[in-house]
Order: sequence, then structure tokens, then C-alpha cells
Amino acid sequence: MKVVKLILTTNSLFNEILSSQTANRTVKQQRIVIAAIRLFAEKGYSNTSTAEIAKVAEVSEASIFKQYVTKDRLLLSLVVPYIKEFFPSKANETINQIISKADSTFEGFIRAFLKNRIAFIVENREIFQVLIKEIIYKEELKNELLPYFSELVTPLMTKVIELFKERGELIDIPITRILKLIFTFIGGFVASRFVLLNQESINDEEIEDAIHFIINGIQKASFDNK
Amino acid sequence: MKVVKLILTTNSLFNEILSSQTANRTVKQQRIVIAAIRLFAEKGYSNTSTAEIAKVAEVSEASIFKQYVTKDRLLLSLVVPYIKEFFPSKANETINQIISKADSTFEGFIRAFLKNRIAFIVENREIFQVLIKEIIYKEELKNELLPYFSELVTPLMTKVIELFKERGELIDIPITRILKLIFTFIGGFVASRFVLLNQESINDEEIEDAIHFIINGIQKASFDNK
DNA sequence: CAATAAAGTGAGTGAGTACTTACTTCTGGT
DNA sequence: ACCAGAAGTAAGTACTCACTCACTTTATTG
Repeated sequence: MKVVKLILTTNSLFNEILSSQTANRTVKQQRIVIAAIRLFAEKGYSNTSTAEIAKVAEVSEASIFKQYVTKDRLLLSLVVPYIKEFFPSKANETINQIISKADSTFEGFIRAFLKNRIAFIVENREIFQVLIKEIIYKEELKNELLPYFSELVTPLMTKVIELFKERGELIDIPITRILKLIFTFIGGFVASRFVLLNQESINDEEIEDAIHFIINGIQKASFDNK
Repeated sequence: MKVVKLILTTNSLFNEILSSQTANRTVKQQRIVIAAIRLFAEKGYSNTSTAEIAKVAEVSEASIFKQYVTKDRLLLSLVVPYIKEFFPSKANETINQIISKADSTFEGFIRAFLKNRIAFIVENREIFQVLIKEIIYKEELKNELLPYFSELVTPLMTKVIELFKERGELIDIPITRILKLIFTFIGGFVASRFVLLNQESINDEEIEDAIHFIINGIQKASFDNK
């Protein structure tokens, strides 16, 4: 069995960290990670000094640099493993399972997908905030995540959309455009709630509204009003 | 005729700048504004030094502080007048005009609204980027803009939604929840295109997709699949 | 045109910045 | 019990930061 691990073609720091281990950390190194995530999430990367991280982690500043060499690499070391987890390869199986069921609906799929990913964000709220806040500034992060996203998520979602499109329920535009609409909304949804409004969770009512909005948004118009 | 100008109850720097004049600036002060917007948009507020702004504006650093006192106030002086323009009181008339027409459709309204606001963003792309990027970090900006938004935009939009809701075309949930869905999508739409992807414009095809998505998203389900 | 105010600046300043160095302490394998 | 290498640190380093001050230049006005 061949396992293809390499997804990105570029050889970057991003990939280096992707393949590095995050386990067997010392207690102090753990404290650095926790402190850094908390401070970066709260005040942003640029507004947090390494001195402050060291103080909160109750560790000498030099300990941070012994391990991470630069402040920049510290950020990447926090964010990259999170991204790795956010798009799990396991999702493939789950999706195949869902779409193999004959009675499965697109609504059910979207509900499962949304609730699952929101739960994941809630579990790791702070690091999600760091990611969203810093992806705007760090070109490297942006240029690596966007392809990573489109290469891992797009094929999976395309599969699902295709299935329901064949049933004729969905709007008659290319799948890439449907996906763009869905992810624009979901992106706006989680970013506004968890980053802008700093919510700790999202209640079910709002999630159901969102699901309805997405489902109807991409369905074939029931009446042409043009 | 009474003109009620005070919208916010708090007495803050935000309001002070809101009521201050932006006209009769010197040539050099104009250069400072242009340089600051460009640099803040490109690298972010925290990653831009006042020395760099002065250099790009070809002005002494002290000139910036003579006028704006602090770097923080410089940012607010750029962003607040933009916010002021973004939610124009004129919109009230326009909306009344639109909804007074008997043959007006919700789709037509959304199209006019979206295209108009997107055109405004395109015209002032850099300052829009500054606003979105910094609203995440500056609590003051956030805590002032959110009420400003809800007090100026919500009543107007509520009026429109109400009208079309009476016709029975829209989903049967409270208007505030409908508005939240619409603005979550539109927010995600403009933020992702203009800030994350740094696009200079949005083509008509994509705007039409967005309109369809919104219209269908909030319409009454044509078939109940529950 | 003189008086006054406003706009502008060169040369700082102290506080903070990411990062380094020379050294000590801890830990796991033999 | 020993010791090599990893983990940790106090005390720096060079440099950048927002901001100030004493002073000059330009614009306004009676």
C-alpha cells in the first residue's frame, strides 16, 4: 500500500513543521505553548512580546528561543498542527459512509459537517482565533493554507455535491462556484461568531438557521422570478 | 425640522472624531493620510512604524504627532470618517424609494444594495482592508462600530424585510435572525474577497451567484423535507 | 507689514523588542 | 555512579518603537 503524504509541492517551513513531531514536549515547553496560544488569541501575534509569553509561562525567555529559534516559528508551530487536525484524512471515510446511505439527504450531510467542525472549533477556540487573525497578515500562512484547503477539502466536497446535483435538486452552476458560496457563508459564520464576537459556542437554533440558509441557497429556484 | 445627530450614547474618542472636520487638511497632512492608509492596509497597524509612515509621506515623524498626538488616534482618524460614509443617511431615501415601487422585488433590492456597497468598497479598498483587519484587535473600534451598524442599518433593512415578509415569500423566522444570516454571508463575501484574497473587484457572475444564494437562502422552503 | 498663530522639523529619549551568549541544571542510558 | 546531551536560564546585545522638545518656517489676519 502506497501512502502519499506529500500534498504540497513547495518545500517550505510549513511542510517542515507539518512533518515534525509535536509529542514528547517538556512540561515547560507545554506551558510555553499554552501561554503563547492564549496571548496570541487575546492580543494578536504582533502585540505579544516573547518576554510576556515567558512571564505567563513562568519560564525564561531564552527557553522559548532554545526550542523555537524565532518568534515566527513559534507561531507556525502552534498553528500548523491545528490546521493538520482541522482537515483530517479520516473525513474521507466519514463522507463516503454518509453518501453511501441511500436515504441520506444533503441537509443531513451539511448538518453533520457543520456541527462536527463547529464542535472542533469550540474545543480549540483560542488557536482557531489565532489562525484567523494571523492568516490575514502572514503571507506564508495564507499561501500555504489556501492550497492545503482546496486540495484536501474541495475533492471531498465535490464528491458530495456531485451526488446531490445528479438528483437535480441543486442549482445549475459549476460545482466550484457552489462550493465557493458554501464556504463563503460558513467562513463568515465561524469567523464572525468565534473571532469577531468572541462567542464560546453557537446555539442550535442558529446552526439550524444556517443549515436552512445553505440548503435553500444552493437549491434550484422553485419559481423563476426573472 | 429636528435633526437627531447623536446616535451613540457613549462619549468616546470615536464620537469626537465623528464630529470633527476632515476637510482643510494641509498638503503634507494629506500625504500622511495616504501613506498611513497604504501601509496599514498592506502590513497592518502593528507592523507599521510611524517612522515608516513619515518616510513614505516624505514628512518628518514629528509632523504626524503634531496633528494626531498618538499613533492610535491616527488610525481612528482614518477609519472613522470611512465608517461614517459607509452607512450614509441618504440610504434611507433610496430604500424608501425602492420599496415604494409596487413592482419592486426583493431580488432587485438586494442586487442594488450589494452592487452599490461593493462599488463603494472597491473605490476605497485600502481603507476597507484597514477597517476589517483592525476591528479584530481594537476593542474600541469594535465596540463602537457594532452598535453603529445595528442602529443605522438594522432599522432600514428591517423595513425592507418586513415588506417582503408580508408577501409570504420569506422564511418564517424573526427578522433579526434573517438579517443575521444575510449579513453573515455578505460580511464573509466582502471580507474574503477584498481582505483575504486581496481582490481588486468582484465580477458580475459571482455577484449574481451571491444574490441567488441570499434570495433562496431566506425564502420559504418550497418543499418541506423534515 | 508687523504680529500672531499654525505647521513643520532635527535630534533626541526611555522603554521595549527579538534574539544571543556563556553558563548551570536536569535526565536517561550504560 | 557517571557522563553526554538536552533543557533551562540570567544577563546581556543591538536595535526599533512611539513619542517629545526646542526651535524654524509658513500662513493668516487686523
